[in-house]
Amino acid sequence: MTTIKDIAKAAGVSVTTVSRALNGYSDVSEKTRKKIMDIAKQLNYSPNTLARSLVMNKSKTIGLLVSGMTRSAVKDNFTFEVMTGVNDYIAKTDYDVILFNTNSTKQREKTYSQLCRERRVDGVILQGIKTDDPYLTEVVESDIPCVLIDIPIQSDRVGYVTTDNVHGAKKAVQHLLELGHRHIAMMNGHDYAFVSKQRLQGFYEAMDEANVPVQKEWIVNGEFSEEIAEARAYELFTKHQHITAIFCASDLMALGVMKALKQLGLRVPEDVSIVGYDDILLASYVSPALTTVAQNKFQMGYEAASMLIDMLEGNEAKVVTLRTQLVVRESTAEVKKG
Amino acid sequence: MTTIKDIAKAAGVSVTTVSRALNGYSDVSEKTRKKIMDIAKQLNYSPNTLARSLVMNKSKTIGLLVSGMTRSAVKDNFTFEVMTGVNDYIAKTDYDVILFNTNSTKQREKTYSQLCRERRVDGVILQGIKTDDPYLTEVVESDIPCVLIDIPIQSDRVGYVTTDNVHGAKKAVQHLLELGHRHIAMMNGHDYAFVSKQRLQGFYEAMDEANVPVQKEWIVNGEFSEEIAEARAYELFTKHQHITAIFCASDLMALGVMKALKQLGLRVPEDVSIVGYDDILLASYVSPALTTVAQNKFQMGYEAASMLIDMLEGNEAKVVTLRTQLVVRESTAEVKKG
DNA sequence: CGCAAAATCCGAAACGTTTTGGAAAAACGA
DNA sequence: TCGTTTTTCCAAAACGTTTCGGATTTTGCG
Repeated sequence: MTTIKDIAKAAGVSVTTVSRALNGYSDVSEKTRKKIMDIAKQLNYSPNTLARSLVMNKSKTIGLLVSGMTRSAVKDNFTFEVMTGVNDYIAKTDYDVILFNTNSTKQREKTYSQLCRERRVDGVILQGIKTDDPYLTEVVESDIPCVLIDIPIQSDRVGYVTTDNVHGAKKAVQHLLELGHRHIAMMNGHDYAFVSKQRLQGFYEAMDEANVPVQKEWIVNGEFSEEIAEARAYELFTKHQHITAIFCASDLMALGVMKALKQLGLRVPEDVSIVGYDDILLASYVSPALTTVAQNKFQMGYEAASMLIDMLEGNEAKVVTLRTQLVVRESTAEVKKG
Repeated sequence: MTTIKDIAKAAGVSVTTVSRALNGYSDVSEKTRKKIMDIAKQLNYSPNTLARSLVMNKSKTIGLLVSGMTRSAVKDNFTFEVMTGVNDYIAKTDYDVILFNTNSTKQREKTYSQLCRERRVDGVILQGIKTDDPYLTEVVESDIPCVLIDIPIQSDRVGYVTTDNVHGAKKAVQHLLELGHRHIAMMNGHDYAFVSKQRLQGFYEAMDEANVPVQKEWIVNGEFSEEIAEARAYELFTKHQHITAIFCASDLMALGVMKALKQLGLRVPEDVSIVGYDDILLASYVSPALTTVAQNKFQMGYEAASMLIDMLEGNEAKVVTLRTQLVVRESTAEVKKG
């Protein structure tokens, strides 16, 4: 592997000059620059980023810390879409991304910030970790610039991008209310997700504004899991037969709920209306197609990457909130009279 | 950021001793080792992998070069699944993965092997690049250990993992033949994919063994794209009304074909049977559910990572071929009499 | 031509590790 | 006690860059 020294030797100049020539500094004559360039090309030279990073004290890599890269998560390719967004932005810069996954054996031994510090990443994007994750605070409190996805923590070194969850949820519930539903349940995620709290709040706001009382026992947690949501829904709908509609905090859980309803012999949307959240790919393919609140996952990743790079260039940490959109499909209908 | 020197100073020993203590060498007394460990913990020390990599001449990172991380590829999360497999295996090792994506602006300027050499990755996994990609040969001819996915090139430094494409395709077509179909078309990918050639061969083998003549004009290329496949299928089925079944080299193209058929007023499977390839998530959710040849994408990634790490430990490059499985759903039926 | 200014170049230190070859200290056996 | 072995430690070089401060050469101008 050819180094800067080899080039220097071949060109009859010092390594300093080679370095400065290759990096486009002004104090090297056009003639020697050309000679150095030619030799570099001829010797098939590639700079050693490790050495460069070591002395420059910046690695030009960002860490991408995701939790959703599991075998079971292919249905809910939320993670993949934000990764694509991140990747898309980063591809336009001179950074590269290094992938860390939580829920690995490695992560049991090393904390997130250890991983980041060891690899000397310049910044990190966090997605999909719970708000009660002990390691979350650690990385946030470290001096590594980071941007969080769907976790509202901010300082001069940490920003976040999220969507207008309360408004999104509100729109979903208002849609149900407009269809005449008054007995509305909610399948929420879990208490350790910011978005769950927000969506719950949206639920309440919509109900309150419509003067419809909220039945607390109709609000259950599905842990963002299709299976758990199915089980919880099964209990819920056997116990409370008045429910005519349910708002789910994720499409995946909505799918679980649909399965439960089918088992119970209840039809969607004739007997009960369902609206989900996320607009995952499957939402438009299941039957009946799922009415849901769409959020642009790709853009979330893209914005996160953009913000992080901005921060690395010296700009301030921000918070960006993306709009959501209610997309009405076939899983919601007017409430039956009676 | 605390370094090994800081620890040495604090412990009153040399950096050599600190290094050896931290790395578990035998020639340091238990007493000083303990002292060093304690100080390291107390100072919140993280080793600088960059410096280590530089001197050790290995970075403990592998490059993951994928092409399918595009916004439009969410439907066909092939890429994501193999990434998950790769990640799953790597998580158990002390390697990390750095993500390169082709079809970026960066890649226009730098070749794959340049990217790899600059970052000093120890090995690389390639997925989704075409066989005529000029950069493919470059990385294969470089001395970087690599494993290819679905590209049959082998040397002492490069292995690959693939599936039994000809057998898989054969099973698919035999399934159609057993249902009585004799007028079978094929929607292939493109000429620059190894799998296309293999699946075409499987198609021929099945037809030949059944003594059913192959109509060459019934074999068209859909470029692995849903839209293009739809257009090609539209032409095909308007021109040749005898066709009663079609084998598609990917599920995504099968979806396109289904759309074309719907436009033409042809029912699946009553009028024409379809079998796809891949078993993407959507396959079981579309209506009618798609009969297809399933390949374990997760395992492909897992095996690729496993092989690469093996190679980095000194073992030989291999080739592993995974089994496929025909999963019969609703899109195939017995041919109509008449 | 001579001198100041501008343009080019270079030596050496630094980044944080690992490793080699050997030195010092401790333990041991007689 | 002394010599020998074993244990424990260390100084220095090396990895491939960048950069500081200064040295050398060229150019410009009167």
